[in-house]
Amino acid sequence: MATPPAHARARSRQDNRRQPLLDAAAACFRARGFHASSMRHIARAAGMLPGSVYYHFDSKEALLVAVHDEGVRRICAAVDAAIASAGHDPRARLAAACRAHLDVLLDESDYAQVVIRVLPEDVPAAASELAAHRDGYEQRFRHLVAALDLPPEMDRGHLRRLLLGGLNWARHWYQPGGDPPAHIADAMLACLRIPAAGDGSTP
Amino acid sequence: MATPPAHARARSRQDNRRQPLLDAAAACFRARGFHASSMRHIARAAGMLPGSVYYHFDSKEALLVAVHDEGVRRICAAVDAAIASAGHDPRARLAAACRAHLDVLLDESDYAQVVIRVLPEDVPAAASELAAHRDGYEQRFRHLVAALDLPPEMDRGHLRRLLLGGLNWARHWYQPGGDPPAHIADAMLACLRIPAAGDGSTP
DNA sequence: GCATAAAACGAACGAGCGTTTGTTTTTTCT
DNA sequence: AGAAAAAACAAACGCTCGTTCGTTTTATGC
Repeated sequence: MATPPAHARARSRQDNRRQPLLDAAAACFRARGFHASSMRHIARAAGMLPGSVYYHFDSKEALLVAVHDEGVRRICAAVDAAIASAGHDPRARLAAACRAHLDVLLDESDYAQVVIRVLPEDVPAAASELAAHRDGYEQRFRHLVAALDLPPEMDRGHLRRLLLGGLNWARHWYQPGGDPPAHIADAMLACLRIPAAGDGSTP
Repeated sequence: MATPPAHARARSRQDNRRQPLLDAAAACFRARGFHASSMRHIARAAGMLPGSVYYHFDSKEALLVAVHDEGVRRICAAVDAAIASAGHDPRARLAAACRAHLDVLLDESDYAQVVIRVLPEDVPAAASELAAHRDGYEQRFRHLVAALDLPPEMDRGHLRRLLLGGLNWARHWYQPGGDPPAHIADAMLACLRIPAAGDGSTP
């Protein structure tokens, strides 16, 4: 008989090569994007033949979704940990989150970069799934910004979008060896009109 | 004889279909990105056969470069005009530039969106050319930020990168019918610690 | 140690890719 | 009107794509 259907056997006892395969896919998607990454590239990077990939994943899109999910998971973990150990000052909590966000985005593995490199529009069949996961993450920043003590005329939504956009865009100009990510995050936060704790302009 | 070499005849008397072809390519590149846009897609959108495209452009990459250049040209024109009619206050000049930048990026034609949708890395052969054109544009913002009266501890480089990143990222969440681009630009600028004219904190 | 299941192989499939080429149609200029 | 140039056509080229499939290898559990 042929190989069993991959999706029916997801949590088997082993699947040893699943993780190296995901790593290879993440590296490929990060470097070349989704459409320019071929299954042959990915398989070769993982040390197997193209057909063998289909034992672990049902399709190229499923591979992308798995990488994307892992990327979101890693960013969430890093940011959540940073927030948790940042005390209670809303500004300090936001700063910690931004540092962690940029750290995992610029330094660490390929997974996180795939999240901002591959657009949902690139994978129509799974676009809503990717977008939903990303939104779930950004929800954290919604809460962080909501806790800030801001001048009443400032729009918190646009503050969040400005900040996240500015951080994410760093991938276009950042180069290792220059400013460390944490310093970049601090410098950008310093550009924003966010009063320090107990420094409200309307006391 | 066959068709003449396209690059040898660039500035002919007509070339009527060059512009519609560029338009179709811009729409395709914007919607699907570079690698997912095929010459057959583009040709069909322009109402011709795939082979006919090569009378006007030497390759798919040349088509992309032409679209990209036109995109940069349009953004530059819009922003330059906005700056020129914005008076002398540095903050007002930056605000005008941001409004124009976002206007042309979100509302107007596909050309401008291609500039931020297609990454130089997607087209290795022309990557440096694309990057150079984009840098030439961003130089304008370097000057605008340099003219601002800022607290000495603020990093102007990171202020520029935060602002441009935040604006460019708008393409991921903007939807027509919501906030108009000019309003978004104003709201984001209002989040930044930029003193109004004659309001320096170190008088 | 042998049945069994996991995992990779090797070869192919049809489709679509960017591009080339010789020819034909359309337009322009005299 | 008729030559010359511009522009589109139609058909293929070699190649790579995502994916399928029957088989073979590799590891596990009794």
